[in-house]
Amino acid sequence: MSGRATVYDVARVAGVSIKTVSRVVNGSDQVTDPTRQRVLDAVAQLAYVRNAVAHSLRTGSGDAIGVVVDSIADSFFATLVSVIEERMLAEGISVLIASTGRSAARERGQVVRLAQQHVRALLIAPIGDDHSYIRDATAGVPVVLIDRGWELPGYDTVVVQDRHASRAAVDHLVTFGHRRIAFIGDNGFLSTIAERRLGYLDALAAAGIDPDDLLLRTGCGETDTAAAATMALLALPDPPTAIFSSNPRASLGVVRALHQGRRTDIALVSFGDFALADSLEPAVTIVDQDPTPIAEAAVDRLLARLAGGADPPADIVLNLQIVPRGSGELQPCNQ
Amino acid sequence: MSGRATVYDVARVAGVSIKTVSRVVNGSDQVTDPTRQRVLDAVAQLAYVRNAVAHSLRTGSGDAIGVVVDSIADSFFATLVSVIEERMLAEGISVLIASTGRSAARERGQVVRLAQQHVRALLIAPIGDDHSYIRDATAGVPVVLIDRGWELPGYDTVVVQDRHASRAAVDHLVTFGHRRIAFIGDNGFLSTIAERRLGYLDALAAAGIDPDDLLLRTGCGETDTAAAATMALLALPDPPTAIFSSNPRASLGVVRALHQGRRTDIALVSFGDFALADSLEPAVTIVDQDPTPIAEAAVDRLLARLAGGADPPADIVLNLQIVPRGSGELQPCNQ
DNA sequence: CCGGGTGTTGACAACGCTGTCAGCGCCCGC
DNA sequence: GCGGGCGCTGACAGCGTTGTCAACACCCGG
Repeated sequence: MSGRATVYDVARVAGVSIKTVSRVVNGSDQVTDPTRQRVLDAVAQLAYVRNAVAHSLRTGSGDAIGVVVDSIADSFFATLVSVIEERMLAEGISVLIASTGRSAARERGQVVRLAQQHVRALLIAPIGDDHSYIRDATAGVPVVLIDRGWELPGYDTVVVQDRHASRAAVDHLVTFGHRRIAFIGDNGFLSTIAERRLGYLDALAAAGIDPDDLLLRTGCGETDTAAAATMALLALPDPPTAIFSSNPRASLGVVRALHQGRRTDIALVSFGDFALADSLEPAVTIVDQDPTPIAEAAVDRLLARLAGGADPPADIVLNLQIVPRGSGELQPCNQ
Repeated sequence: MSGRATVYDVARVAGVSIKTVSRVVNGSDQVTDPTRQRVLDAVAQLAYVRNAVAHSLRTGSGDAIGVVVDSIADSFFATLVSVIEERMLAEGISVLIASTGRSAARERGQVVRLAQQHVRALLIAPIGDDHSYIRDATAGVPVVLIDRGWELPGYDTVVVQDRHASRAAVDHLVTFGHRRIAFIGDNGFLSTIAERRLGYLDALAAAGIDPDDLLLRTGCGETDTAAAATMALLALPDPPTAIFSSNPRASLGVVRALHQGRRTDIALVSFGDFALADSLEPAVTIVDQDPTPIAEAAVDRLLARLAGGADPPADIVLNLQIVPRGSGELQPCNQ
């Protein structure tokens, strides 16, 4: 029985017009109590629920927002989406998810698709370096950019201090006496990672350390590639005494390699927390890129926009703290 | 300028009727090439995209499915949703997510909400023990139940062998000489966990071991509570030599407690894999409840239903394998 | 007793799209 | 030359909802 009851059915049963039904279900007070009761009885009897599609068409605004992220399987984005969903539920708004798989082309397709669905708003963690298409595709739908894409003017953004926090992380390692510090991360395709690499280089420069290309491993942002890169680092004639891993997925690989190679004497700071980071021996020192405040800030902006706020777009920059747990406070090991 | 171009705009620019625009946009071959080209030019010029809401209203079928899970932040469900989203993208169908927070009441609200949105289908990992409301709420929308809810007749379900695999896991520990084996998990509210506890008891009975209530810890399905329960177990006068943890979130807590208490001599088998489980020392033996095949099977059923398949509902039961990695193969420690 | 205000209700159109069906021109065969 | 058929196109209705506006009953004061 996919034939759901409509306002017409309810109106017929209640002996009123469809408009009165509409008024009752929308809580208008322009209805007398007896009439209202008759309608409510009919609604209950027919198990009427409003057709959200027709509602959207008529009112012009959907009841869902779209969230575009790299991958929902990534625990950072999973938590991000979870917080967003939780907040939107309180507003009665649904969440459509769309993953980019870190492909700029796919991201674009997803944004266009979501725009077609008439989402009320979009939260996008963009990929690549050209997000100008967003303007055309979204045509007036509020958009909040997360984590990246701050170069696109006119949109609210929520970002973290990638460069600054990375520099602090590497400074931290320098403080404990390290001078051969490796960088592990993706290639510069993602602006966040590029920023983190700059922060790494900033810290080296400030400490008077010449960057060593052998210690700068790019193209290894995933667990497996990061593990391989770590093993390659350990096999160097002059291996690093510390590693700065620029994202948590990579850190999982670094940890795996260090533990399997029994080289937990090597210092490690991870940009971003991960499960069990605090249970390992030694526990892993992190730059705490907590997705929750990022999501909260993004939702705050979004709700303000949905409420019609016309204040100029804001670039929200969140501070990140280093959480010392042990692995980042190891002294350089004897070699 | 939230005013998107409509078929009327395109028709006016192209000098044709709206119906012809519709035909071109929908790839009908009932249009001559010159006409089609004029329309396509107009489409490009106006950046026309079809209004999916109006399309849904007219055709009666939405272009999204709903997925209802405990929490998207849970990595099991995150991966599940990720696989589903990936598969649905290929079909051009969007995914609406809704979390239950393990509340039966909230689950119900979410299902009703999604039904209102006219989703094409629903994938639900249900909570609690009464899912009969689903029948009324969904009114003919195809539903596939994941992981739980197999007691509800008339729906496709995808479940794993909770009881059987749990028994095998505990058998595994028995094989290595353990007789004091603890169970850690939620209370019996979730049927999956209840099944796993039964499997645990099955194995004990088969080995002629009297269950010890002190070793059966329920109400500790989350990381923190599981860690506390583990510490309590370790403090017993006659502590267990092995632990069977009935879900991966709990396992994270068990691992944390064992590592922080330096009691990694205690054997452990986890129902469900988790990040770094294979990198710990010792690596954690698991019952491999991989979300990917579960999601694949569920999507297969769903697509079959969407394609109109009217075959009777199927209960798909997936086999689970034990993956020995070390922690489950430890011998009982001397105490 | 009547005019106007108030409060409740209903008829109708429109949101943007597609299905139905009719119209129109053209070609072909008789 | 003409009727029938075919191929292309367009007018119109309707999906289920809500906004607009009009209608109607009722009450009150003059």
